[in-house]
Amino acid sequence: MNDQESNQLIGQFPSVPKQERAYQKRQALLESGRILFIEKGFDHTTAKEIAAHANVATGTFYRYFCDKRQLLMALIKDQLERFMPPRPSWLNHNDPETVLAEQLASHYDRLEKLGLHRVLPELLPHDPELTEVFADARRKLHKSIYEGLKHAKDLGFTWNDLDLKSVAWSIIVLTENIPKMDIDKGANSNYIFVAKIICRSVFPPDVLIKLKSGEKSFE
Amino acid sequence: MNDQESNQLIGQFPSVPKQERAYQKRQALLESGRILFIEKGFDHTTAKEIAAHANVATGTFYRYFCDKRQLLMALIKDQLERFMPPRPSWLNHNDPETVLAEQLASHYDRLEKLGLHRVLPELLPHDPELTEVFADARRKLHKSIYEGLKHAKDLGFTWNDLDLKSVAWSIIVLTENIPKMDIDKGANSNYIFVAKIICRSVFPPDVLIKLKSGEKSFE
Amino acid sequence: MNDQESNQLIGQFPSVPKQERAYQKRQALLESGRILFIEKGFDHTTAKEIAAHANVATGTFYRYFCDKRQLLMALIKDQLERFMPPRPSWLNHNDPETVLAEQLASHYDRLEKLGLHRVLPELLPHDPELTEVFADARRKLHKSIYEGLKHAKDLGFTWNDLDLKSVAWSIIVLTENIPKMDIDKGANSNYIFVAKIICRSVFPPDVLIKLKSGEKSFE
Amino acid sequence: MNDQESNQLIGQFPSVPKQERAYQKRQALLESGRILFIEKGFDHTTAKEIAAHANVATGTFYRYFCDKRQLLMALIKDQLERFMPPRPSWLNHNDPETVLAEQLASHYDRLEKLGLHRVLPELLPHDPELTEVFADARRKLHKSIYEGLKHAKDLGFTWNDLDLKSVAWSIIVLTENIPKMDIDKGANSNYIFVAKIICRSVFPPDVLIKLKSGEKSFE
DNA sequence: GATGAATGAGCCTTCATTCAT
DNA sequence: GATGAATGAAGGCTCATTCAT
Repeated sequence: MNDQESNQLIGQFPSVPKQERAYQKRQALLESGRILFIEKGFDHTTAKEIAAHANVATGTFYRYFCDKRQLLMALIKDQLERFMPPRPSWLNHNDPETVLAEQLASHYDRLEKLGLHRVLPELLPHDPELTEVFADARRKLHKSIYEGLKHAKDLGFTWNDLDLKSVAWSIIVLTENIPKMDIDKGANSNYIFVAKIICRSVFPPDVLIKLKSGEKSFE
Repeated sequence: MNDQESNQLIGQFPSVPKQERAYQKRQALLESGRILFIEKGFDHTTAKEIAAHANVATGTFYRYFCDKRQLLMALIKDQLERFMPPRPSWLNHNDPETVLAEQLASHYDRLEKLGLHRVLPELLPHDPELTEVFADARRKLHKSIYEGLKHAKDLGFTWNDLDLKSVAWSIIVLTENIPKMDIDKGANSNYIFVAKIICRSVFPPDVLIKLKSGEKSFE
Repeated sequence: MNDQESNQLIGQFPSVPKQERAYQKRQALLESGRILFIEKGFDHTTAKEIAAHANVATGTFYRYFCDKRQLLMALIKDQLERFMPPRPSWLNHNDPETVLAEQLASHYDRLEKLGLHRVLPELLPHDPELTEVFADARRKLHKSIYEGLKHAKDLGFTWNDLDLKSVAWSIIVLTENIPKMDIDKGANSNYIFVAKIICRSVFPPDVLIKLKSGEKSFE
Repeated sequence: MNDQESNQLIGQFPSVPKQERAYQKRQALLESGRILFIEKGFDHTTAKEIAAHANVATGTFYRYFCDKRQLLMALIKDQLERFMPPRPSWLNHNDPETVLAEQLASHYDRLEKLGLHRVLPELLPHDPELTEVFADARRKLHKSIYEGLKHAKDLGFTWNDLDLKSVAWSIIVLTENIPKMDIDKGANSNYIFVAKIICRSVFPPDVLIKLKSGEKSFE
């Protein structure tokens, strides 16, 4: 079970409860933790509050998690892939810009629903383990994007004078930070605009026109 | 004096000490606060610790700052411009890529020396005043970059199909996040690579060649 | 239960404990508070001391009372009627002087056992709520005594030239302040002497003689 | 000098300043202490506040008083006689009731102007020295009143069946507590009503009539 | 397992008092 | 003498964690 796996990463104790009731309690605690961490910040949320919000006793909290940090870790590791922006897949679609914009829109949709990205900044600077978890995820994403770019380069589709690793990092940074760009609040055009910029930094104009026109003779 | 001015922003009490001794003590507290905030995080640093680190008694801390948040505010507002990445100035130099790379290098140099950027993420999500201070600074920077881009566009130097506001935001986001791109750790090539990508997202290749070749017949 | 009722007056939180253990702990804290307030004064007693005296940890204090003022309020409101001197009941007994003296003796007996009257003077001048609680109790007592006097007057038993409201206030003031009169310390004759004076200020001598001689043809 | 005398009682240090400037500073501190003690209570007033209110430095406070308690002591001992209610002088005037009422009115006038009676209750229960100072003053007043009563008794003017010491205490208690009787707020009739009651508890009606009619053939 | 009362270290802050200038 | 910055003990209160029921 997925849930069990992710807990293996964190530690053996307290064990994942087998009983259905217990499982639900654990889920309730996770959900309460998520809500309260988002609302009040990690440090300003107490274990007691989480327990109360989940309708269990304070002591019960400690049966399922050794402390609130472990609860957060469980939340995050459970959902790690949700935190990472999408890997653009340029070459098997008609219009890479539109496709990327859609990927971004749905990514931020999921992220917003989870909300935990609001909690991370508080923890990351002083939690080496968490930092490493994310650095690792980003490295994997980077590698994946980089390979996609190299593939495109091999096909002669990219700029020749750009460092592809840097391009991959730029893609990650741009896609991670779209909410910080407050262009035309309300309109969701951010996504398409940023997608255009990203594509422009990858493909020369002529390639882009070809890609848009639907020549899908690759990959 | 510059320092006095910026303190005016924060509040009248406790007043900026007139005496030299007192001034030094205040500086020592600021410096100790800076160091400890960076080292252990804002929430996990206590006023007592800051005082001890500055070799003064706990009570002395409260003579100079009403609480540790005010100390941090003083630190930040003092140095606000250091936090913001540079505004690229493309049009009056030989090679916009090199120039931008140099600007970035020196920006991160200063930022790293200060170190406070490591503390902000902890505060921003739950400190509306601080959030506003930075949002404001970013808006100003955005406006400035955007105007530079518009100027270039009026001269026919930019891509035609990109939204300049988005481009400006992308520049901000990219320049703010270079440390998160761990390309070839140790080498400072990040800066030039990112500078290249930024320039590419602003100027078509032919313009870029002209700019690099030093035709400075504009602005 | 009486104790629960009076606590309703004070506030819902922290709730009156349901468990027997908890109830006893709350009582222990109340009792410790009472003793220490009397011994050292309200301001000079700390929550920590009260907790220690009750053999519980500091934090436990705050489970039962939000602060020491609330503890004192609980003590006082619980025992409000003990603070007030008795309402003399002249007309249904043989000798009003003796009866009043007995009432006074038992009033002070109870008051002394409680001891809290020593704490009030410290609080009253700067605690409007407490002031009002007592002002109210005194107004009620005054009304009751005044009505008793008016009844006596209607029967033609009182002086004609005295303002009955003032007489009622004088009775309250005299009965409240007997301990400040150090007549023959040790002997409890204060009570009878003051009772005599009070009766004299209410009844003309001839009426008094009648009342003492046991004519109980009234009320 | 009166001021020196009262300080002798308190202690030798800090000495009463000889310089005029210093004398004024001391007075300013006394006055500031008086005002702040009345306003915020003794315990809740800090030495620093008193100094600030008197426009002197914190340290200066300690040159004139060893602590705030000593300042209060100085205030009180300076004005001790103002705190005590008047000794009624029945026998050399036309109407003892009116005269007493006037004495009371002017007593409370002075007391209210001083205001310190609002501070005493906070201190008395836990300051043995202060308690003794007042107990002593009350004993003296009691003795004086008692002697006046005995004189009247010797002349055959008083009730025969009342204990004169108790009567004297009752007079003190009544005259001390008039403000607690809220008869007809606004009207100052309290004084005359209470004066009547007091006179009634001292003199039988026939004596009273004689005294009012102005037979001043005694004393 | 579940409960929630109990614990007590530790944080923030105040203030009486001292002392270098 | 005067100043006011500095001190640090102490109080009020919170909360992560334990443990008896």
